[in-house]
Amino acid sequence: MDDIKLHTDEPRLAALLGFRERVWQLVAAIPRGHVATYGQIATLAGSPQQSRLVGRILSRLPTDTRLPWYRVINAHGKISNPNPVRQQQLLEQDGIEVKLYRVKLPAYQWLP
DNA sequence: CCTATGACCATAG
DNA sequence: CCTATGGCCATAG
Repeated sequence: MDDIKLHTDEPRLAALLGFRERVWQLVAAIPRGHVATYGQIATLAGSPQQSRLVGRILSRLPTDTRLPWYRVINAHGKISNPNPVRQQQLLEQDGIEVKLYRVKLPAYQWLP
């Protein structure tokens, strides 16, 4: 359901897809070993004020999604997920250092 | 169509 | 470090 399908070139795609689909696309593009913030994804998706919606969209992903949703954290570098233990484990599997549910953003933030 | 909801964010205290 | 507040607006129902 959250699989990304590119049928056309980028600009056209952005115009056709809704915000939610662009969020999926962007999250899928976060490289292993890096993180992005909700606000960053919202900005890249074209709506800088929609950080809240990014969290809401991620919260609705199916449990078996292959999207690396766990690479998205808040602007303070902290995990916002109500179940932070799993997210921390997944980040650590990526080789990211997490202390008390916090990540050093300057070291790990994705810069597209 | 109308409304409530948010895994946010910046700011203020 | 913490809590409180207002803004934001696509999405879900």
